[in-house]
Amino acid sequence: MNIKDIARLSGVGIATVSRVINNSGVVSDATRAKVMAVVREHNYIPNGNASNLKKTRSNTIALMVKGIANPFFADMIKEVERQVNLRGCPLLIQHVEDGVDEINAALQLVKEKNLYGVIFMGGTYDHSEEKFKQLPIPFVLTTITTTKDVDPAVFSSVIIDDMQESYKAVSYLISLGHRNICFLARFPLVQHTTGNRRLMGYIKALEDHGIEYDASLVEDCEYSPSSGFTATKRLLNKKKDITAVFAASDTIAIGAAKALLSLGLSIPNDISIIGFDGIEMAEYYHPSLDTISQPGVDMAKASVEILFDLISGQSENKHVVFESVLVKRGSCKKINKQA
Amino acid sequence: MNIKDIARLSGVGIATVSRVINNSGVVSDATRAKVMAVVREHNYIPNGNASNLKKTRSNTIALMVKGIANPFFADMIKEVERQVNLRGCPLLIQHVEDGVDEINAALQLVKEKNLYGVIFMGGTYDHSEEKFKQLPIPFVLTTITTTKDVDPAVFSSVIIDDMQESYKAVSYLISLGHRNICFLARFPLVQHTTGNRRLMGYIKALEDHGIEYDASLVEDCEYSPSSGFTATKRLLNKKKDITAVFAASDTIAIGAAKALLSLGLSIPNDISIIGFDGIEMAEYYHPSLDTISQPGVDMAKASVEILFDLISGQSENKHVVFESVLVKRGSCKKINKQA
DNA sequence: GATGTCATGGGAAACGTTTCCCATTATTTC
DNA sequence: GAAATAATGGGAAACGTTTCCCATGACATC
Repeated sequence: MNIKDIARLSGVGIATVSRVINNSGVVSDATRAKVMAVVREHNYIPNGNASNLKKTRSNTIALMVKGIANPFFADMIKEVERQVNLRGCPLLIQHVEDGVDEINAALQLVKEKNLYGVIFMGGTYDHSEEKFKQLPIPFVLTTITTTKDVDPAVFSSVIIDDMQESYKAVSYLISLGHRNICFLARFPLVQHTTGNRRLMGYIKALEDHGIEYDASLVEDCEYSPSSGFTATKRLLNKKKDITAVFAASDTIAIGAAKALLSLGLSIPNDISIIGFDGIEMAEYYHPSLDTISQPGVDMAKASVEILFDLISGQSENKHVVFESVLVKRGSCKKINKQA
Repeated sequence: MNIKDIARLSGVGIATVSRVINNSGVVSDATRAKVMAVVREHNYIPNGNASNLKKTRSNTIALMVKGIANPFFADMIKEVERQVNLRGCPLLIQHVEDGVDEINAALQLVKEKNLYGVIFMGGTYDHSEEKFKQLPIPFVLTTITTTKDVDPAVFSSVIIDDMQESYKAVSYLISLGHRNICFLARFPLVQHTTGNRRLMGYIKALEDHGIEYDASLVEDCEYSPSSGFTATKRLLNKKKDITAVFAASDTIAIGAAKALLSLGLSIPNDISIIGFDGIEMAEYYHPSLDTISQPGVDMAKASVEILFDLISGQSENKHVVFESVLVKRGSCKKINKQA
């Protein structure tokens, strides 16, 4: 059952069927109804490969995710898919392994599938401006930090202000009287990572409150509970007087909390802890963990909106910064003076 | 840059280039090398749409996931993608909303994209045998329970024995002296769901140990912490003498544990709890939660293997049952006699 | 009534592959 | 050395769309 059959059965030309299906060109209501009836009767679905071959652009949107295992991304992915499907396009979700060049991977897909647009999610990109310019189709970077010296006109992004949100978390801890605050995040060898930006916020908050920055309070750590756990253990071995932990993700915070609790420490009485992201698990941890909660679903939605605006040529590259919320659930407490 | 250009540049015919790229037909080593050199030099990537149009079958594999938010699936999805890519095929991940008919969705994709094969993951399928037979391409059901009266020759599956694993968990609790064991799972209105099978194992374990089944100890519950939390609250309101909780997923267990802990109960001193799946979070919960751990990654791998065997026609439909492991981390304890 | 305009619909050429079938050349066999 | 066979490579017809361009006919205008 192909477009030719439909044309024959509805007594019109092939071109007309195509126009009806794609809502393009002018077709009289009568003809449209006639064709649609046949289409529905035979449950006709156009062959996407043929269609995408002819059109120089397919309607497929690709989502390149780094760190798909982080539950924070799960809801975002769902929302991206929902929004993309809402616009009648299929979503190709591609998981990007650590160390894989995501732009090359996307370029491959572009040539192979004639992608319509790409959303990049998660990770840190230190690609050059030239590299970004190689991508011949619209794309949006979501929750991704980029090297500073890329011209903002070259890409779109949906992010939070990592430095400021981190500053917010650390300031909160300081306001509770903490001064020995450790920081757990991932620091790859490239510049301008999420981790680095949050570190900058951490340092700035300390400085603004007259606390000297102590590099030994900062520990490198993957965004997972197990990594948070071992990093915290390492930290506790070298520093004894920590009173608060700031983790760059809730997954890290959960691992860190486990390390503290299993040593018999009490949260928040002996030590305060705050995470980042706002995943459900953090709330249901015991104790519930404070966090900097990112509006992931809104960010996902905004990303798709920006992408389709770019595709339709309705707008230039855009950069949207979302605000996160400091959620207090009681895992942080005013410091115990006599401690 | 298309196949015609490559042919011209390498001084061979179009057909030869195609043969080289697809390793089909006979091409002399010299010709192959000549063509490959040009391909690499110009970084030529064949147009997938054209290729898939001509071949009646594309090389795309689709993964239809229900419940993508459950962290248990995250690693499985990653593994499926890895395995599929390893075989040179792209994976189209499609999230299936609750209430959507996944077979229809897959059928749509099959017509639209000429899929090569489909893997279904998660959820409960009560489709008729006829419905399954509509799918004209190989497919595998992973971690999915199906209605009993579908001929096993019609589909392939990779599962665990839900009833037996559930039996294992409940027997363990009984062996610790528990008799008032509640059970939290999702019970949709269809038969033969994962929840129902685990319920059967629960009931059987009770019966085999001379404990009467009490329906009021069973609570309906989504596979999420929040749902586990509220279900547990409901349960505690109507039953006061519960000594153990068996949750049909770790996400539920985490929510249940939170409910218990926030009431001031101690795990495992006052009440024991065991989950299902084996997600990382369960280990890093405090206390670490016992669970029936499924070999998710192995199951994902097996699913892809079976699918490609089916595609290559090397084998008939197959059903593989994996064994889960009872992981004891201390959230279950011998019952306190004087309690 | 002739001409012009507009709305509508059809024919046919692409899009970039794969693959069938045949032509050419090299190799073997008698 | 001729004929048969095998190895290799090329031409061209599909695959199912989209879209350009043109044909047709209805209607309005003068």
